[in-house]
Parts: sequence; structure tokens; C-alpha cells
Amino acid sequence: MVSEQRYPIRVIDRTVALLRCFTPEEPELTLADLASRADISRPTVFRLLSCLVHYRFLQQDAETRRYRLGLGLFELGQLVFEGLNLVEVARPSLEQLAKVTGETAYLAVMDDGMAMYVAKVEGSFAMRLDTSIGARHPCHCSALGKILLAGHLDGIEALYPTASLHMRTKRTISNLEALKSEIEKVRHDGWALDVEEYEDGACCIAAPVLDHTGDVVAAVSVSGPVSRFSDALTVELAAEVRAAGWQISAALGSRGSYQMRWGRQAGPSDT
Amino acid sequence: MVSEQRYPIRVIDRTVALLRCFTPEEPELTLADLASRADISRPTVFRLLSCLVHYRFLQQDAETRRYRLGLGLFELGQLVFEGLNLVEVARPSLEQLAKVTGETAYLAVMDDGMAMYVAKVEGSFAMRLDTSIGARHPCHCSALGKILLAGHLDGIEALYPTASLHMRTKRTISNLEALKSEIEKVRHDGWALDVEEYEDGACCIAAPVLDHTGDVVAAVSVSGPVSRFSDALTVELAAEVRAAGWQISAALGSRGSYQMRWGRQAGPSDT
DNA sequence: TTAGTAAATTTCACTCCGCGAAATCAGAGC
DNA sequence: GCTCTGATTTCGCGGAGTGAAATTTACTAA
Repeated sequence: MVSEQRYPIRVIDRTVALLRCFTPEEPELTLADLASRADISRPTVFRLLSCLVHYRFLQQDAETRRYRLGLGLFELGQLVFEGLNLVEVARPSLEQLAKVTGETAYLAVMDDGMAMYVAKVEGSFAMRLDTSIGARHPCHCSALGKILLAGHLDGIEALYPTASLHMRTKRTISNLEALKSEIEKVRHDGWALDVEEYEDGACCIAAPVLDHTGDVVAAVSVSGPVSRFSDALTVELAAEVRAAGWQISAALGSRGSYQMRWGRQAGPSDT
Repeated sequence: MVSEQRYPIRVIDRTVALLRCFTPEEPELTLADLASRADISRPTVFRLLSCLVHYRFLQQDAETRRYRLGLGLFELGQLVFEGLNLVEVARPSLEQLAKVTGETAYLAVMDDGMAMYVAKVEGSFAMRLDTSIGARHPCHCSALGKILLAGHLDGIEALYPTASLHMRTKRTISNLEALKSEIEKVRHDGWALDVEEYEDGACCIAAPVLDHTGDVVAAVSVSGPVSRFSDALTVELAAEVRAAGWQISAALGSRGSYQMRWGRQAGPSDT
């Protein structure tokens, strides 16, 4: 039996709370800021910070005394993908995809039931949909997420225990049955579409990336404003995205399972 | 007065020790592995791990029970650069540099007295010098490091208090005076060279990247086997690297301080 | 210059949180 | 079945981490 219990450790909870105070909007904070935001006494914050600085998880501006996230975190964060060098392998295909389509290309992986963006290559259009690397979106309302769900064989119920799918827009799939049949469709088609399901005006097309065992390890996509995605173009783009997914999968050693498991229609084998 | 003291907090020390057990060579470890490596009792490790998994700093393979670094770390690591989107701004120039020269292009920043690699674009040659993103090298024995030292105005002594420069190869600059005059030369030339000072057979050419205040915030380089770096080509490559450094600096808003502070010879202004 | 204010840092005694020995449980191998 | 290894749980102890209070530092205003 797997123990899912969590043993809370106050020091770690507080440390994480402190680190999570930093955001892109507020990348620099003072000790007092942190103490009030994390609701911890200043001396304690002071000691925790001194320790975090020691490990380069934070750095302190010598002048302003403000704290900022440190490169020690970046270092550890990079190690996450060091073993499976997915991002590096995928980048050339993402670049090609962005170049051919003009739209921004993304790579995402499943993380704790959500789609996490791990690489992007910006397109050539001025108006683009921008998502930060490291950001996470719910799976049920994005094309990338649908692909990841389709590859997740444990059943969707486990990921949505409350059966409440947060409605981001009026087009968001909001009940479990509809989501399940959508996932079935995605499995059949071999690619996924999201038209204004995450954000009004946004459109996204995604395809799976398989590893050497044939499992879905990531999803690749292009996304842009819905105005540029006509029906005819969508089909073309889907083929391109699938081709990129197939290419990355091949680089990971998937050896033929792409067509076998993810359909032949509109796929790279047709071109 | 700035307090440099560190207040050790055992829980954090141990947590970091556990996280640092994971390496590219051994990305997956069992609880027992971690306990013995970090020299902590198993129950304690167990509790710490359960907490780290909770925060997605680790993930556990449901089957093998082994632990792996989690995407929560990647998420935090990405936030480090979110404010200053240095890497994103620099990537196009790195790509161009790698394309034009055929060698692998790198971007590095100063981190706690060392040069940390934060972006790379691989060259077209099969034989290449590969350094992982997130890796750190000492400054005194690499071209990137020399640039970063040259931009570091607090004096080199502060970074090398022991005055002992680790000799990586027989060509490594190993005394402080020689390093200081080398840095002066770098400041004058506006670019830096490293021929087998870090590793036998390796060669590297670097130039500075300035921000809007004119400070050196990063260094850009190309590196490859020394056999490809003839004297004549080195001068040409230096001009390319400098051009890339200038271009990235301009994108960061440096507005003319490049030529002003970092010389005109062999620079982008000559082309 | 000096008083006044806010923030950062240090001290210190208390207390409760994290610790590990020992016990228990779960699997794999035979 | 038995054995052995590794993972998980229990539980009472002790010191690590805590925050109130004091001190120092860095600015601002007068």
C-alpha cells in the first residue's frame, strides 16, 4: 500500500511559503514584506532567509537589502530534466514548428494533474499568446492538457475527484462525461483542439509526444488568436503539430508506436 | 553593516542535502539510498520526503517507490529569471551566433563568484564542447568567467580570498597577479579568450552583455575544440561574439554603453 | 547636527517540534 | 511456509527553532 499521507514539517512549510512569496510581478521583497506575507515573526524569517541565502536559493541585494530568488533554485530546477533531456531534444522541432506555422510553439508535461509548460519558441506574428515556462494550466481546458489526459491511463476521475471542472470561459468543458468523450475523440484523432476553452479569443492545437515505451510523456502545440485559425488552416496546422510530435517522439526512440497508437489520419505518415 | 553570518537550521540543511543527492548520473534514488547518503535516519528521511513530495519538489514513482526531482523545483527555478527575461531576450542572438560560427553558443551569469551557464544553442559540428545548463565553472579558467570578473567591480580579491586558483590544466592561470593583468587585458580588448585553461583541447571566446545601466549582467561565448580555433579565425569569431554581446545588450536597453565601456577594436561598430 | 522612525539584527529563555530507537508492516526471493 | 530487505508507524525524549524584547543600523525630517 502506498502511503499518501503527508507529514507536515513546520520549517519546510514556512520555507516554501517564503519562496512562494516571490512572483514575476514582485521579484524582490524585503524581510518585513516576507514576514507579513508568510505571517512569521521577523527574527524567524531572518534566520530562514540567512540559511536560504547560504544555499543560493535566495540572493540579497547588498544595497537595498531586498531579497530575490537565487540561482541555486535555477540549478536544481535544471537538474529535473537533466536525465530525460526532453526539452533539448524537442527544441529543434519546436523551432521548426514555430517557423512553419508562424505561431508560438509549446511543449508541456503532466505535473500533478496539470499541464506544465516546459519549453516554448515564439512565432513570427506580433499578436501572440504568451505563457511563461514553468506555468501550469488545468488539463480539461487546453489542447495540451487534453493530450496529456488522453495519455494518462489511470482514468480521468482520479484527477478530478470533485467532478467540478472550473469554467474558465463559457466554452470550457465543464462536466466529466463531456470531457471523457472529448478525450476519446482526441485518442481517435491523434490531436486535440481548444477554441476559446481556456481564454476568450485563444486557440490551441496539440499533439502527443511518446517516449521509447510508447507512453505519452509530453504534448506539443501551437497557439494563437482564434481569428487566425480558420477550419481549413486548423487541419493543416494539426498535421504540422502532429509531424512535430512524431519527430520528437522519434528522437526519443518511440520507433513506430506513434502511428500505431495515435491514428493515421492527418498524420505525418500521409505527407 | 551587512550581516554575512549564517544561522544553520538543521531541517533545511538536511532537506537541501537530500535534494543534492540527485545527480544526472543518478536521477532516481530509494529512501534507503537517501538515508545513507545524507546520513540521516530513515524515519526522518521518510518524513522529509513526504513533505517534499507534497510540494512537488520530489516525485515518487508509484511502482518502484523511487524518488526523483519534481517539477515544483523546475517551476521555482524558472521564476528566477522571470523578472529579468535575460535568457529569452538572448536566445535569438545565441542562435544566430551558433549558426554563423558553427560552434556551440553559451550565455552565463555570475553566481556567487562562479560562472553559471544559463542558456546554450548547439553548433553544427559533430564534435562539440558540451556543458549543461545550470552547471557552474570557476571564473578564473574560462573566457566567460573572465568577462564576468572584468565586469565585477568589487575587486577580484574578494572572490578569491585564499589566493589559490585551482589549476584545472597546466595552462590555467594560477596566481592572482597574472589573473588581474589578464582581466585588465580583457577590459581593454572587450573580449576574452581561453585556450585549454579549463580543459585540455577546449577553446572558448567570450564577450560581455550589458544591461540598461551599462553593468555587465552576463557573458556570451562560443566554444569548441582548440583545433578549429586558428589565430585568424579567433579574431573573426571574437568579432562575431562581440556582435552578439552588443546585440543582446541593445535588446536589454544598454544604449551605447557597449562601445563606450568595452572598446572599439574588433567590435560590432567596425563591421 | 540631532532627534525621530522604521527596519534589520541579536539575545535569550521557553517550549514544542522534529528526532531516532524500536516495533511493525509489506514484498521479494527461495 | 521462512527470511531478509526496505518502507512505514509509534512514541517519549531533548534540543532545535521560536518570538518577545532589546539593540543596532539606516534614513528622514527638522
